[in-house]
Amino acid sequence: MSGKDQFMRTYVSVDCVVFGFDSNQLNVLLVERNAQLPNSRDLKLPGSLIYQHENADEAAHRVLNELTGIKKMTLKQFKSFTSPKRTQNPEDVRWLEFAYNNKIDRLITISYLSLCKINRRLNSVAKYQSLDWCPVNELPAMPFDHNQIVEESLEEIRRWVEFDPAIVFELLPSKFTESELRKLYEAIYRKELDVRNFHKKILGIEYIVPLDERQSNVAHRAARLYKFDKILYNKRMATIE
Amino acid sequence: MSGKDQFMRTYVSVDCVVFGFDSNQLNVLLVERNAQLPNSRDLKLPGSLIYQHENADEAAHRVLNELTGIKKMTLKQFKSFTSPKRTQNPEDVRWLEFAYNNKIDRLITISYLSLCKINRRLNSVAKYQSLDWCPVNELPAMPFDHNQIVEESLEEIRRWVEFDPAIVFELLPSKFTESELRKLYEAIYRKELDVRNFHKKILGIEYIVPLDERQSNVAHRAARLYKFDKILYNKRMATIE
DNA sequence: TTGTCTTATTGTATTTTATACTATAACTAT
DNA sequence: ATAGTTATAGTATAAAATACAATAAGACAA
Repeated sequence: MSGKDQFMRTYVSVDCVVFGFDSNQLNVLLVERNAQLPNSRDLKLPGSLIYQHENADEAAHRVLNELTGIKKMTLKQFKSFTSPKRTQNPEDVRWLEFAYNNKIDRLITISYLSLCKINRRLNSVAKYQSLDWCPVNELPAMPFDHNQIVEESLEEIRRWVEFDPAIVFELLPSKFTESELRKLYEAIYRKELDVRNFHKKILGIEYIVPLDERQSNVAHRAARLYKFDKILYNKRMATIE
Repeated sequence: MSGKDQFMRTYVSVDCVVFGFDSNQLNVLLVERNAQLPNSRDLKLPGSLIYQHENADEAAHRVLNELTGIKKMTLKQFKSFTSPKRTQNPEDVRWLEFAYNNKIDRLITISYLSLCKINRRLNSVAKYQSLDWCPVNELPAMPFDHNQIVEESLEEIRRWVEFDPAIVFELLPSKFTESELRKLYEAIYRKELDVRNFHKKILGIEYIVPLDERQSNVAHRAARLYKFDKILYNKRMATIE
């Protein structure tokens, strides 16, 4: 109960797992380190140290805004990663100190989940060499505990969908087909869904509204397009809860 | 991207919301500050700065162990609170600096949920003047954002129960009646449950096993006692997931 | 012993929701 | 015209959730 150094004083960052859906599988947005260091081509989750005047949500919004240009993206804090071992790799620490021009001994991170339409044009961010989508099943080994963070985010997204079903539409174009929606659910739950039962369920959900429009440029029967109606959704949620 | 001070460097604490159930309502375990300062009789959540060598889970276990003597209490990290404004109150900061003998400018906290049988004898902890249970509906104004933390923990406990129904038994004595269990659910969900439907459901759950024992010393018909069977529970969970 | 009080215990009918199935229609491309 | 591909839709069954009330058991007091 005395020495100045037994308590953790540290830097705190946010890291964002941004999901996108390419009509087949979930993808995660990764950035390429731009450190002018050898062996620094690694991919990692986008993130940032938190600024003095910010809270963690604001920092995450800032990171996401840099990537997408969207001011207030849908996001959700989901877990803090605090192991002293997460800055065990000297190369990671070297990159950190280069990128932030600060000596960094210990770093904890607060991880965020976010969702983005995969066709959206992304900004180029000075801090990084490039950014790109990566299928969740083909993730490279990443620095820090970023692989573990993605792992846990995959469980979190299911809980999130159950709590707030509307978030899935952030992953789809504004007009989408029933099979796109079904494949998205299959990707999130990693489980095949019965086509007919799914159809029945969608029919019964009033905030998923069928349009008088169909797909174009497909080499088979064109499917009907649907849209998500946020107003109807909010009404429904208000009556249930 | 330059100055040494634009990034947050800070102390990190854990705060624990420990729930107890007094066969009627949920209670939270609060500690009384022991700061030898005027106006320092405030109640707050038990917590601690994180030590250098620890991760947050270990710090939370340490705090809970101090309170209850239990080495590995069931706990769950549920949210980080990071607003720069949380150390706005000079009195809170004075208490912090007194308690930890460190100058503390900014402090974020990682909050934990935990559960405890309310009749358990609690330790006396040097750092605090006293500890006691407080009904969730009668919480005093607490320092920092502890009121908000409890608020959000009440939503979190419902999600936790849905994910892992076994945790409710951490709040009950090892032998309990059906109505105790029902009242606990009613307290968690803040909703009355139909007695007969609840009964039917309990009958169908094999890991809630009826005993050949009844309540004693009650001024009415004594109810049957039940126990929770962890082995049967684990079997069931293994077959479902 | 009787009656009153309090809580324990239980079943049935209905509705809603989930599941397990396949046949045909529409469109494209050859 | 035909083959290939995906879209679309209904029925029967099972499981789960809901609504609803009468009787039993024991404690206690008169």
